[in-house]
Amino acid sequence: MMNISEVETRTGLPAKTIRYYEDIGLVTPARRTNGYRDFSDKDAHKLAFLARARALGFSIEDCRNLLALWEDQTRASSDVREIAKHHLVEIEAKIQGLMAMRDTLSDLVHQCAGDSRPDCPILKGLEGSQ
Amino acid sequence: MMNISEVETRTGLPAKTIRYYEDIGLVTPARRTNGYRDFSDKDAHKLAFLARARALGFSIEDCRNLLALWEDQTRASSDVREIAKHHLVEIEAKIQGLMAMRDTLSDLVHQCAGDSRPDCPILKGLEGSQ
DNA sequence: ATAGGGGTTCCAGTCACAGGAAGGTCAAGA
DNA sequence: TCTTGACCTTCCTGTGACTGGAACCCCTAT
Repeated sequence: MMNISEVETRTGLPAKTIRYYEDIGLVTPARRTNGYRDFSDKDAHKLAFLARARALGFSIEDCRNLLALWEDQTRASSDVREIAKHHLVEIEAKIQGLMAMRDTLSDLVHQCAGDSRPDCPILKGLEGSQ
Repeated sequence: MMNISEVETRTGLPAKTIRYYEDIGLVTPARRTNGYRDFSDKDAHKLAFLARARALGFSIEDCRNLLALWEDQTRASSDVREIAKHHLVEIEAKIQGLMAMRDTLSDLVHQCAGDSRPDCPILKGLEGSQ
């Protein structure tokens, strides 16, 4: 049983985030008589799980579902895999979108002299005049 | 001079967004006596510029600055280029982060059988046990 | 007169927290 | 004993860039 700062150092999550996760019902640490939160090893373990899932870009709702599956010993791994695959598709789409932006922008930046003159292909590109 | 729905079709921006852009001072369309907004060609052109800049992922604040440079005939193209280059670096960083996520997640997904059994490498990965 | 398809403002909600104020708690040192 | 400082608590507000919705006004056609 440990207080919030210990969980901070164990999980790398800021105390603010840990309290927020309690707020939205992802963890429910015990309380001491003085009102302080008192985290069990299991709580800390859950939060570490959440930290890793968030680091992989899963939404809070995905995390909630993954956590439930993690705790459900009778889960089917296909349920986990479906969530992960769906997220993977979203990540891939984001990457594609960003790469398209990068390519367009990179072109414009390379076309621009970047000197003291006002003539600027970047602005022209944004203007839509080609 | 046109009303907001015309600008919607010209720029592809939803009316809500156009009103929001007025709220935050990016455009200041005239008003008719009945209170309706009355957009000039220049307003529409500005909004089209904003739509393209936003589509390239520039923040509203970047857009504000780009718009100011666009309107400033005495600008130096280096100022525009600096904003664009900085944004390019951020995009690249995002891409790298997402690709790292994708790689990790893709590994896990491929390791997972995705059947009715509870054993799941994805959950194990999130657990941190390798 | 009414119906519909415009337009307007304003307020709340989104997502996942972060910042900060105001105050209670605890252990150590003077 | 008093104080100091580190820790903890709750609650409220703000973030970015909108989106949804309510309540209401305006204009034209039937």
